[in-house]
Amino acid sequence: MRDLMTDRIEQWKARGFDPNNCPVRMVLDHVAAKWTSLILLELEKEPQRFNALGRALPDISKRMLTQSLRDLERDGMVRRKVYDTKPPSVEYSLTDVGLSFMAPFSQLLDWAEKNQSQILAARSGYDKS
Amino acid sequence: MRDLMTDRIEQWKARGFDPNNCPVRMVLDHVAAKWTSLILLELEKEPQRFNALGRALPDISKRMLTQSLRDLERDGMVRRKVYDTKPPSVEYSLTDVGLSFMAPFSQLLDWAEKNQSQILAARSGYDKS
DNA sequence: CAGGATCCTACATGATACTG
DNA sequence: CAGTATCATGTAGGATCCTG
Repeated sequence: MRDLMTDRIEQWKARGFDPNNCPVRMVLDHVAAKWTSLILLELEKEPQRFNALGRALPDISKRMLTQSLRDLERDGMVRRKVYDTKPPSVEYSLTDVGLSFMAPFSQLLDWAEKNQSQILAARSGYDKS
Repeated sequence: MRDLMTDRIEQWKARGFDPNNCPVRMVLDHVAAKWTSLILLELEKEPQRFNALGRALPDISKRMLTQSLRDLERDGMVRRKVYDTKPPSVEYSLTDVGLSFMAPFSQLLDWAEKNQSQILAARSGYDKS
């Protein structure tokens, strides 16, 4: 793996790597953002409507829910379907791309859960000294 | 996988899930931060000294390089070794935890590279309408 | 060489109020 | 119900200068 990763970096640099305009970061930004990955997790359970999502993520504001959903929709990871009823109802669901993201993402979550105690230990050790 | 992920969320919520104090986010923050994951990638190639890292990541400021390295050291992902020479020399390397992180992380990078063209296409389609 | 200390700004997010 | 609009703020990150 070492060599593969090394090659990867060399390739990026060869193409004129710019961390502010990086195709990988454009993906990582979803992981980074405060709510997007949680929204994806919720939508993986089942397609849900706007306010249902809001209730599932109790601390999110409508503002951030809207914005996060727009970001995900823009990148083709979430599909927005409007039913022309009254009052309107809007259902959000994962696209195939969004669903395929869950595989590597859940690997990362696994790693996080497995290593969190060690990390917390290292952290408090560091903070004491 | 669906059920596993669903269970995971339910467990988090049962424990009183708080996105501002989330053990998983504490890990994701490294992915999120602008430089930490790039630093890990560089250190995976080989242990390196402070200024060597700075040259490998041309756009990083000394301030952020220092801070990112401290964060990673604090979490036990990077080891800092000071050689008492004159002028001083400091070598940074991955710990076992840091190295083990590269496996799930590189899966995420794979996904990002495989899907970036689709995502960019979705994005420009969205922006046009 | 490997940083520490300061100052500053931009942007991500939150709070609140309003609407078709 | 599903948003939009506006204002407020905390903080990540950059720029610059200094030091053992």
